[in-house]
Amino acid sequence: MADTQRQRLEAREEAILIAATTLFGESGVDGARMAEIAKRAAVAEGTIYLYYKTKLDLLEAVVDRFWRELTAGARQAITPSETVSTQLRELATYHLTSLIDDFKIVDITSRARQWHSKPSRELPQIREYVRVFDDIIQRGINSGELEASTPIWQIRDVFYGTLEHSARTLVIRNQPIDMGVIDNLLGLFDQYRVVSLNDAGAKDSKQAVLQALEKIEKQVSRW
Amino acid sequence: MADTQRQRLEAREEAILIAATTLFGESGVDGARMAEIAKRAAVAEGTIYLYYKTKLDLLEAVVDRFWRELTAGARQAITPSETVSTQLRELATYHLTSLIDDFKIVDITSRARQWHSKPSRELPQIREYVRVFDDIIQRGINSGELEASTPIWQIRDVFYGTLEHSARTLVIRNQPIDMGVIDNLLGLFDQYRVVSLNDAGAKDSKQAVLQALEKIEKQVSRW
DNA sequence: CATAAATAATGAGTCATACTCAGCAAAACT
DNA sequence: AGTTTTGCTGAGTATGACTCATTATTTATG
Repeated sequence: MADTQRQRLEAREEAILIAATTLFGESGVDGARMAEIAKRAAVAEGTIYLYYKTKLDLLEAVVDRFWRELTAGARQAITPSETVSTQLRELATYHLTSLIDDFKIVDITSRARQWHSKPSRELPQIREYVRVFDDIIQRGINSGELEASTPIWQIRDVFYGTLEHSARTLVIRNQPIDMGVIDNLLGLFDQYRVVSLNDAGAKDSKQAVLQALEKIEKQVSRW
Repeated sequence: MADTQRQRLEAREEAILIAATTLFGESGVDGARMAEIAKRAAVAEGTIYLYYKTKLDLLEAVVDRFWRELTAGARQAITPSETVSTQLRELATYHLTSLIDDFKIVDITSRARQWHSKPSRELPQIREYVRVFDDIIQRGINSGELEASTPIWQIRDVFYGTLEHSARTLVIRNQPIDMGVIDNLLGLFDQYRVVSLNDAGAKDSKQAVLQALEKIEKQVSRW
């Protein structure tokens, strides 16, 4: 049966990928021996090379898979009906948690970028992942919730850059996820928000003050 | 003369380091051959190993040197008499420019972190570099210019994380330094500023009240 | 200043390991 | 059943980091 055969091939490829992922995580890229990966995947060493041209190719596949799964997870972590602000919080929480959990793989990602002696390209799957963020922001801009004056890529670099650095800090200190990081980051993002205080009620300051106070009161009463 | 001999040794060590830096930059860590480094430093291959135990050791020295020089440059780029805000801008500009110029070495830094199979430690020189930022922020807090409620390390991760990601984006796109990145980042940092009703610009006290309320609201909604 | 001792440099050789390929096994056709 | 096509194997090769016996240079000593 052609189907069974194909499945067997895919299962083998998958086994190699999983073995590689584990071992790269355990021993690092340099520490991981191809022979050991083969052993764990229950194939001969030469077989790996039928599926992946080089060790770096294998690494790239591992990294690619990781980010693909992360993308799927991120999309799932977001509640479609929620506000832009909440969605951002969901994404940030998911992202930071994932980075901390799988920091080894994240760290190894940079390695896959350095193909040959090229300066540095972005991996296709990472570009895909980043789109999750872009979509939320775009929705915010379209709905008038967010201002559009700052280029999206700059906002995105703040978002992912901060979370990545924070994850490293937390991992190094052996600390668990810290929601303060996310609160702080989203607090900064308020700057991108179109605030009703400044436009709609700008003519009537008293009204604006009252609205602001009401908002505060609501927030406080929740706690 | 003992002095001359010592200088000769140091010159040799320096030559090796420079050759390694260049070649790592050109060909990447894996692409760089120890034999080639030796040739460029005009020493025998074995000589390198008298100064550096392994290739990774050499890499670490290269990275260390890079960040040490960056630290010196950063300290020089900052005008002591300037305001906190201006100093931050100076540092951000210097940092972003340097990252773009020497992106190869920056990228390679992650490699030096992965010693053995340890999760990830921070290199001593990077910790030193980061202090430049911390000092500015601390000064701001002490003088009452900045609020002290957010942990410094979180602010720091926003700063360096954003700049690093932005640098990568710019390098990938082959674009020169973009001041918009810095304007945007520093704009966000306004959030950490203590806004006083007694400020000089408080001609319009209503506006000041609104700003204060807005700030309170943000703080509250954050926690 | 000659000579011994100590220190530094060399590069041919060793060894680990990513990768190859000739031969074998299994599956798919006829 | 035989033939072709496709997939797998692991001993063998090539490469490049690292070693170490030998040689060169510097320093110490009478």
